[in-house]
Amino acid sequence: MAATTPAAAPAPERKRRNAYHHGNLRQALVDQAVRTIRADGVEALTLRDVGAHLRVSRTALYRHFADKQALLVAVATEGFRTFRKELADAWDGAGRGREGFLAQGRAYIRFATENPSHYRVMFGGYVAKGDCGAELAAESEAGFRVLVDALVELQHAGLVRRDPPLELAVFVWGAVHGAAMLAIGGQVVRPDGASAAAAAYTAERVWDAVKAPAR
Amino acid sequence: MAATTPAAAPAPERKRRNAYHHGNLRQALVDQAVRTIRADGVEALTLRDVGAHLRVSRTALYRHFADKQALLVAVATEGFRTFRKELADAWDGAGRGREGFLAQGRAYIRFATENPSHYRVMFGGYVAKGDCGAELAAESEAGFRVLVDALVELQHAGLVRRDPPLELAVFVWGAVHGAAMLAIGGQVVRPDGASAAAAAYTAERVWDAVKAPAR
DNA sequence: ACCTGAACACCGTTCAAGT
DNA sequence: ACCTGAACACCGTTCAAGT
Repeated sequence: MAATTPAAAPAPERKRRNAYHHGNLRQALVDQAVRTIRADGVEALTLRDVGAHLRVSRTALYRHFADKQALLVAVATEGFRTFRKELADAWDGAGRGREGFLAQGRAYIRFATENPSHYRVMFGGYVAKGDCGAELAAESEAGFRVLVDALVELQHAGLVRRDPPLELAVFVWGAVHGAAMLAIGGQVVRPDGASAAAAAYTAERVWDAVKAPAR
Repeated sequence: MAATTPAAAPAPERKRRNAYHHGNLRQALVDQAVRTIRADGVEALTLRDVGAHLRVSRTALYRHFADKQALLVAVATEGFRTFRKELADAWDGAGRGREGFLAQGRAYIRFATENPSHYRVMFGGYVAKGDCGAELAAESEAGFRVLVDALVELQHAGLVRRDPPLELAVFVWGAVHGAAMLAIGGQVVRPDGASAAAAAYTAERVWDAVKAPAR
């Protein structure tokens, strides 16, 4: 049987006396990092703090990760996994086609606004060094592929212009990514309310940018 | 007469013996920070290092800035100043209209790809806290206004759809910002060559997204 | 006013050592 | 194998002191 995570209490009160603590320390470390990042942002993430919350020495982490960067890579990887799932669900759930495309765009921005700190870890360049993270690369490419596949299908249906799908996908990804960053950044413009409406507007404008020209 | 900056040599060789060193330490600090950021990225920026390059104690900075964050705000502010100038020049230089809009989009992405680290300080959320930086806010809003004004003019000429200009501008800014981030991030997609061509493609797609619908 | 040098608290990481 | 505690190098920041 897989062990359920034992100690997820927000207030770390209980004292454990056992010597070897966790059944799955690696996952517990990632989960705790995600919690801290969600609550206080990446810059507040401290290895010492992660260890303290898990009642574990601050160096125990090095048994499972090469360094702090590797922990962040794991966080980003997990983010991309659920991210991709939400994109694919939106596309399928709205019945593909034009509506599916719009739903996917809205889902993208919704993910970012609901998990701003996590999203920043995924795209903020904290991870971009390219050193490690074959799994991260695979996971993020899988998310990108959801979009590419949708665009190809829309092209075959005659709904989207017949530019090279990769070029098209980079534009779409960039446009939605930029809208997401502005929505969660507070830079230049403040969200001030209906970010869902802004997301819908963005999705529609992007559709106009890529739809097949009238003939 | 205004003093010209005296010591901008890349290799800090010369030894100054004077007691009170710089005529304009504040500007020298910003310049040095920009140099370090451009060369090695934000994460390599260290107050100790800035001081060492300027042959100044590492705490001298606190006479001119409240903390490291304030120095980064100054860097971002200066970035926004030249950024806005390049956008306005592109718009005017291409004779406004549709061509001006496309030129402005290309200039935006060019600035980002030519000054990736500086661009990240401006938009990477290193500065977003909103504490200080009234000047920063004014400068970044001025850049945004270049775009809004252009869109309004294009609307009056019947070239751009008559959505609320602010909504329109947020979309355009986001789309180009996202393309710029992807171009300099190495995330999801690698630039692998003609980033100028990608910029031109992005600008054209954005134009299709905002142009007045055929009637 | 402007700058310095010593000191402080905090961080990521290493390493010899325990079970 | 997995975890610990002490130690190291480095960081931003503070502060009493110098000119």
